[in-house]
Amino acid sequence: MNSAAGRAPTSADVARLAGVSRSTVSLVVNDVPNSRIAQPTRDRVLAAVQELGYAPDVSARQLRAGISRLVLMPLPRLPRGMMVDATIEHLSEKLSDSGLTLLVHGDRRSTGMAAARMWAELRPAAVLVAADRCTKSSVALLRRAGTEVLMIADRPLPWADTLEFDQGRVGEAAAAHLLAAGHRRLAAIVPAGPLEGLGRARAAGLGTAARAAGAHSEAIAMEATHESAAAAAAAVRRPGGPTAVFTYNDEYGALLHRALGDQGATMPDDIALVGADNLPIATYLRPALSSVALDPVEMADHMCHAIRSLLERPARSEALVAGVLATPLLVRRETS
Amino acid sequence: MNSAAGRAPTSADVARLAGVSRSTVSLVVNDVPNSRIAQPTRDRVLAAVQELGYAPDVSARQLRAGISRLVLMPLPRLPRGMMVDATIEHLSEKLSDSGLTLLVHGDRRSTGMAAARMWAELRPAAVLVAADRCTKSSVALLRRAGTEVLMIADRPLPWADTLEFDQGRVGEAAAAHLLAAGHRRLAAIVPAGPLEGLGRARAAGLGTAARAAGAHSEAIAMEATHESAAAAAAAVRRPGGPTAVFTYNDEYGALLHRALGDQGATMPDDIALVGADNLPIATYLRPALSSVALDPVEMADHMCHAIRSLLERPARSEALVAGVLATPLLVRRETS
DNA sequence: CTGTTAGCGCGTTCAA
DNA sequence: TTGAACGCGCTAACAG
Repeated sequence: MNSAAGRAPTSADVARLAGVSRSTVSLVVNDVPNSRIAQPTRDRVLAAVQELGYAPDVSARQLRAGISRLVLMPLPRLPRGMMVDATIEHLSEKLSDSGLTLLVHGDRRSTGMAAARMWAELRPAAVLVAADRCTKSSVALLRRAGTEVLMIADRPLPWADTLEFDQGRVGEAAAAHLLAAGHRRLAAIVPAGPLEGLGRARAAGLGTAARAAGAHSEAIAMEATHESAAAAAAAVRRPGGPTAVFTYNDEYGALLHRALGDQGATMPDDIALVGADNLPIATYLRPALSSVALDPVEMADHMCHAIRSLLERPARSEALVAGVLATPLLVRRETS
Repeated sequence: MNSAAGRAPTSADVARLAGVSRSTVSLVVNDVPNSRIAQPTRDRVLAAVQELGYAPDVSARQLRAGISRLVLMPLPRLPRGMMVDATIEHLSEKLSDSGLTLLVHGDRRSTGMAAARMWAELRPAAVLVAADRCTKSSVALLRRAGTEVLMIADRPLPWADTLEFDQGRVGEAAAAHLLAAGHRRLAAIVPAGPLEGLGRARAAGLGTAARAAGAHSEAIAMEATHESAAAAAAAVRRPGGPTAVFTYNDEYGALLHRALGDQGATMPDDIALVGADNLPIATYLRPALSSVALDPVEMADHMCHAIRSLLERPARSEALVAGVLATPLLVRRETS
């Protein structure tokens, strides 16, 4: 398997063209403080860099430094979609302000030791990964290799640095809104399948807030199909059923929205409906779906901050990082 | 900025533990053909690898080899969403079958020379990137550095290897369906803003197919707002206006769908509506939106195949790769 | 002041 | 089965 036009220009090529040594090239290119290189020399080097299109090989740099400026984020398996997408974009930007490069690893399937080995090969400074892809020993492998591991989980893990993403607060935000509107019988739609865990966490927040207010709440399981949505809608509309429903996210909200409409229920009069994640979908429905929004910018901020703390902390500090990911904000539209 | 537990285990560590030389470790770990290492030795090495959690440093390997097994894909700027997401997942899988690792670069903003330099630093074997982020000279920089560049564009570029993504075919598929249903006055919704280019390409396909069938077609600009959608709906419903509309994608379709409904139009009787990309949204609407689907698996196949051809082709072959990305398939639902 | 020499880091490969 | 050299950028020590 050969390659394009050939060998990349090296610092030696630049040095030759500029008539200086390789050290000088390094000093100029990295703008090393206290390096006494005369301006004319500097200019010659930069001109040569320009002419050759020289870009220092990160491999060589990393090999020498022992550790890279890379932050590796394996694509999360579960919640594909805009939230992840937007967060990645902002995180990438913020990290690059700290001289870090965010690389997203395309492999979504591997977990445990195999995954850890795959990530470790790249010797990233840090790995930012959802808890479901790591075991205790895979984290140990990475840390032994000099890579910090920051796990995204819904509660702090005793054996790893954790970025706590308290999904319960999403449900709490929905509950606060619905309770304030006078509802006393709430329900949470919990997706069946791989998203169930996340769904339960959000539903639990709703339940907790309801109990605290002396209101009633229940969980209703639902798959991402029209049939299942119809069944859920029927369950909601049974005599004595809930007057307000919180769905795992806006997609489930949209499905239930349609099912309720098909069954002749009007929103918010018969049933109030609140989704989550504030997806574009929410605004396309009629009546438009209220939704609990998480700000991707804020999430990216928290992530960036946590990663930097991890990389800057003194050698043996035992403290686990634990941060809450974002403040859920209710966007009220027409269904509540 | 220091790091985790320390230094990663090296081949020297493994060699020491197994009581062999570093060369032997290399031969065993890489399973080099024709290297006659006795089975007991082999076993000792592998045991040591296991015990230490050794993972060879890609940097060192890459430095030595001069080229990596990395395929870099900068996140596309424009069409965020599930299509991209699903394609990345499948592509990652297929590439790893060829021993290649897909890394997605989080930076979405940089273009031209700055971007090229950023990518070149990683010395990837190939870069897979949308045409709007590259200039002729930035591609030249990458190729000089030994990196193959595969551009995703809507038509072959004379100065780069191109993966042709003929967006026009999406519009053609919509037209074929609508013409077969007897429509003779078609319209295409073209998004205003950054998506305009893509939108025009899809609309052009509709126009071509309509002309070929002796039918009429027009383009209608629309922003992603309810106000603009209302204006577009009014334009559609004017006397003598189109009887069928193709929207850039399902999100624009959803917006127009709602606006048409608000204005009392029924679908498909008053107006037939077809979106694109087959997003989940399409199934949540009432009536459900017909949509032109592109198969992400097929797209990933094409991409993987093109990348492999690029990496395997003999040194100076001038041929440009040009492949069509996917066959659009119409999913008929209730609006057409 | 200005710039250079020498050697390191780690995995691979060829000759011995 | 191994010793030695290599690939490229960084930096401490050193010389003009």
